[in-house]
Amino acid sequence: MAKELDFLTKRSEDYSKWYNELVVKADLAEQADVRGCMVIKPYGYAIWEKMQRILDDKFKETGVQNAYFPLLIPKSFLSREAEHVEGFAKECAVVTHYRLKTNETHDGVIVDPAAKLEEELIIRPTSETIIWNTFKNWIHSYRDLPLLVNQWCNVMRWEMRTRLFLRTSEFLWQEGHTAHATREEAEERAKMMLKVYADFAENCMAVPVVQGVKSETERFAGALDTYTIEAMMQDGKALQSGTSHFLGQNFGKAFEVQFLNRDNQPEYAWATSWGVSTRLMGALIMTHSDDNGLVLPPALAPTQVVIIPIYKNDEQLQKVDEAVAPIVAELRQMGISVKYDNADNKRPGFKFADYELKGVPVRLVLGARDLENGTVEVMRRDTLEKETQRLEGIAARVKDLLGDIQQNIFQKAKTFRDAHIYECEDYEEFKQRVKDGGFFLCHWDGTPETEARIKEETQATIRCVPFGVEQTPGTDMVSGKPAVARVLIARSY
RNA sequence: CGGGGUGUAGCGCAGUUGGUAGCGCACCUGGUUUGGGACCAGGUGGUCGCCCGUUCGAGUCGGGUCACCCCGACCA
Repeated sequence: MAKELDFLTKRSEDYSKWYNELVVKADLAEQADVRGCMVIKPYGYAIWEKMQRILDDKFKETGVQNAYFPLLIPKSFLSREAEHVEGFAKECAVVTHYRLKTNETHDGVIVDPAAKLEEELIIRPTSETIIWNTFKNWIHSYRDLPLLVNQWCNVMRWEMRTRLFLRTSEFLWQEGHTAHATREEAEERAKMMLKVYADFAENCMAVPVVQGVKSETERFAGALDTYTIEAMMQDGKALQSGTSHFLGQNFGKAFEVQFLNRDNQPEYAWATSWGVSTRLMGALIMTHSDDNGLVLPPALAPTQVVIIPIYKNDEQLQKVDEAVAPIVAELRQMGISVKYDNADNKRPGFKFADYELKGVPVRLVLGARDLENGTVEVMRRDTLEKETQRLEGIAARVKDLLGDIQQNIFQKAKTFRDAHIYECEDYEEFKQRVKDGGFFLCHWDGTPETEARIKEETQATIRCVPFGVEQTPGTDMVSGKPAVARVLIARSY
């Protein structure tokens, strides 16, 4: 008889607690013994690797190449662009010395005061400065443009409060940096990369996103425009899942990146930068998972199908092994990742629960009963539905089922999100309802004052001016002034 | 940096008026089990965050200190 055990806090009881427990128990990551830092465990990293591979291919299709730049940035670089330094100054880790020595009692080490750096080095919070300092040497002519580079790396931002995947002091990401000869081309690139992100979020992660442009106050430090994809989590809060910035000539001017155009005239290069981080893992988890654990889209699941044998003795196991082998081979041939878990140290019930916790999309169960009847039990993780099917032709049906699941979880997330997007004209009503989460489409007069007031009174922020929303003029619900467009307002992570 | 809280086994916790530390899970060994998180028996594992003090004696009382967590301000 199974004991009453709480493996996971109920999602509805305490969303934050549920999320944290899920990340740890599904074996994705854990808090490191270093302030605000995270250890990504093999299972979590396998998902991240899959994301990386898919994204990287998409970048390359648009002509981007990978490169790598230093972790340490001289302090002077960071201060070259005024807004940029202001935006990041409060959260920079600084390297001041380059040597340790044993202390006087010889039972520890201290920083050697003699090894103080003349100029401090900043651990990159983002790499615009060091990359544009390099671009200066690479760009001389319009023939050198566009320059399209990306780097996969870690960055560090000394955040006050951290949460696994959503906000950690150190995080893994990809940052693309491009230089262009014209404003139009740079703007087009920034929008193009946002589309790449949106496509990835919706078609691979099955996470529906709202695309849009940030308000002035929410812009990236040093950008002229910041484009964003915003996803809705199951508690109704928004998660900024990826951003693409049009940086104008700010960095070109700050780092004196000039090129000679066709008319032999010097011009400053136009810039973009764009990035997504391990925060995407948080979006993935918080969009699909349920009280039984993770739900992974087949496109990103490290194991897409798990097969579990039921047996009473070695003889029975051997028969199941024989029946399973051709199925595994066939599925692999179809490019489907399969795990046959015939380990004898865990009982079937444990395996069922464990693979559900880890979000494996499809489970096949085969026992003596099935061998007699030529059947197999198929369970899909998204709906938890079980069905006994004929063993014959099972591989093809599993492949279809994986496609179904990918579609279904996207639709489910989209239906949920769309049901929680509201148009709102009344500020008092807004104040009441925004507490319960959801996205609010409201007219905004475009002033930072109104924006600040909403934030102060409701903790909600303008997520973006959404694209693809039919815009009609109206009245700002806060100030009563005329407004040209509706903006997306929500509480966010 | 403001407000609140917690530090006892790998994790979650209990520990009474001060008397020399315990429970559940996990782990190890053996056996029985195996179609939804098995059971029985035995076992390993602790400078009670750290320092100072009170005391014959401190996980427990007092002072200090450090760390972490939650709520704000900041953020991908």
